[in-house]
Amino acid sequence: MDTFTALAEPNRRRLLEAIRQEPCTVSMLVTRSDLSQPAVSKHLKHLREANLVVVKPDGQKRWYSLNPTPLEEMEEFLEPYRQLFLTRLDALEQHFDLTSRTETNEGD
Amino acid sequence: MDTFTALAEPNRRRLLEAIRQEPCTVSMLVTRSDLSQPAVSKHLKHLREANLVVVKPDGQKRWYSLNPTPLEEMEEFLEPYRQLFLTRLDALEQHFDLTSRTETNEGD
DNA sequence: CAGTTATATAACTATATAGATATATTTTTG
DNA sequence: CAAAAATATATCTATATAGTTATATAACTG
Repeated sequence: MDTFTALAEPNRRRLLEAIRQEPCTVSMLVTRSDLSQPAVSKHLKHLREANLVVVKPDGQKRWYSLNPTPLEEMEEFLEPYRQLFLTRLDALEQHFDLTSRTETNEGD
Repeated sequence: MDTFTALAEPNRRRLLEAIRQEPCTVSMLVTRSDLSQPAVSKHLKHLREANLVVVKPDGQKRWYSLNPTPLEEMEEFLEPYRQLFLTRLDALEQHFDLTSRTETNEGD
């Protein structure tokens, strides 16, 4: 599963947030979420497949820790958009307000 | 559809990339992608619902333009992880290599 | 060793989603 | 106005996904 798909699921984002703060076992995550144990294990499987977490067995416990590396892919995706946060809808307005309209007020 | 879900689909990311570069009509996007017209329209519907694009009708054409605002949500999500790109797996190593093990080599 | 704890997985159900084809709607054009 | 063009939508199919319950697999504990 790729990074974007893995993070599309809100519970998975929440699990990753928990793991980001400190390494967690499955049961810790079950307690801190409102998910069943199998549900947590399944989400962790996806996070593992996306390489967003790494597991360290410790007896019967599994410590899940964050691997932030794949998030750089999202950073790279966002990079070209970042400057646009400043200008917002300027591109749209430029493109159209210069073409035909003068002051016709067609609202959204 | 929320931002994360909208961007989980690779074709949708590609469409947004095209729209980012310049406002596009549907047929322009059909030409530039390898998607059918209905497929493009459907993806655009999702991008609209995620508020990632805005539409400006112009006769029978629809000009789709980028609205980068929802991407800030992703930025905010990534923000706490950003510093960790530097330290990578250090958190994991710290947590474990200091707890119990000395040199027991239990591989992954 | 028996029971319990921690985790993973299998089987199933319900829902969402992407794509295709066909069609409807609106606008343009001759 | 009739045909064509641009786009949206409806319907269908196939696939993916999240969740549940039940169970399997280890590891711990008294």
